[in-house]
Amino acid sequence: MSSSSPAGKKATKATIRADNEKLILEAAEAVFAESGFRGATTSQIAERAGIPKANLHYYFPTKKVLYRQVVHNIFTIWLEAANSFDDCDDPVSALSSYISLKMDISRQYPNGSKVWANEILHGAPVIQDYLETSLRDWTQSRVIIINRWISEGKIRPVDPNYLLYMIWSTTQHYADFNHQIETLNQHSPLTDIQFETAKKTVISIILQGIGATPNDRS
Amino acid sequence: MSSSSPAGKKATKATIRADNEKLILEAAEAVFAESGFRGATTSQIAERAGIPKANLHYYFPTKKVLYRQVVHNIFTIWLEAANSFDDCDDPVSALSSYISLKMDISRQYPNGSKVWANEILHGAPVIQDYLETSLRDWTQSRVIIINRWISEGKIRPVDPNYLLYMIWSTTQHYADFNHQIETLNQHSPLTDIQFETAKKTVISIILQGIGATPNDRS
DNA sequence: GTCTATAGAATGATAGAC
DNA sequence: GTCTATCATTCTATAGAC
Repeated sequence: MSSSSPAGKKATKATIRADNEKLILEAAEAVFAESGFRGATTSQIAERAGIPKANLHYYFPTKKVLYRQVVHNIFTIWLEAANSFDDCDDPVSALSSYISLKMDISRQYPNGSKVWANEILHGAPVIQDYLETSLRDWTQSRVIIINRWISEGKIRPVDPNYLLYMIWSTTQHYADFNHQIETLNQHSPLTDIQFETAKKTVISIILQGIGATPNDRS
Repeated sequence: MSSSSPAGKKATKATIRADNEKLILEAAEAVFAESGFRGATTSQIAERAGIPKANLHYYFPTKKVLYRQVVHNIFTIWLEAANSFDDCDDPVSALSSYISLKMDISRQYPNGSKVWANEILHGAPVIQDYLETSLRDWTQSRVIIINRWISEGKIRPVDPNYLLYMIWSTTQHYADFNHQIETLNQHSPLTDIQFETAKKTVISIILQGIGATPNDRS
């Protein structure tokens, strides 16, 4: 029935489970993004996934377990993307690639970003532990890197935390507020060209704003 | 009972209504911010306002009417604040005061900003008309102003829309994501000094980022 | 204008046949 | 592993006495 397994492969119980879980998770991400945790109903999710509601509860015992899994998936994408920060020690390259990647993620996974935003907005009732461990560790290590750039004179002195918040908010805005952006753009999604312009605008303002323009370096 | 009327003034029906509506609206803003539209229950709102649930339905017939009123109040604050943009024709002054005011609003009315963010996140089911009229008009008129600054050589050429989105997202982040910011700040709200530093960081990066630093002007 | 009691509707979750 | 029928709960909203 489901076609997401390689053709010709036998539909074992394991593949059936994998396929259905994937269908449910994709549907859940969309519905949770649209309606929040409580606004989303398991009926909606099941209908969107194309399976009976009872089956949804067969694969994910409770709505909360399903939600946790959705948030976990998003968080993993965020953290892996953030590693682009480390690929080079030059602030221009590091920040350009990091911002660029964050913008791309906002475009590719808008629902993921929305579920995350919704979760933080409501006080992180489900993923508070993530904030206190993974996100905190990641942030602290990047603050050290940025402070080194400052002490080396590669960028002008700015508080690294507020610089990071600026990058996060600006890039995620294109996912979380894309409905507002579309409305202001004659009810059309940003074209590829418009999105590239937005990306360049964000990168150039931030890099120039911290005095990290390429021509600043000997 | 309620003490928000001037002492000594007779508790007429009108003042009772005004007092209770204010109590309910304040409670509703907090609860809607915390739980979203559907996550919020009228019981919670009534309990927080200190009145029986039935009375809430006496003043606001449905949960949706109450929600609309909350969003309307927030929207009014946003729009009035945005007028600071017009007070002077110099980009450094205009943008500095606009960003500064938006940061202050994020601090003073975090719940309002959260309800707004939640509403956009879910596709603006209630206030779509506001986006298409008031917000759109305001944005278009400011785009013209920014474009004039560019043609006058006061700032370097950047797309005004994406500059505005950057200002909105960066400033509202301090309201919408304040739970995350607090968690990363040793579970403490930003102190006044920290908040001033954040504000200065945001203003300086954006102004320098668009080439509008004061010393750039003859 | 206040408040108790409850109607009416929607939803999360499960039982049990297939 | 699938699906119908249904229970149990929760919530919005109202009726009606005070």
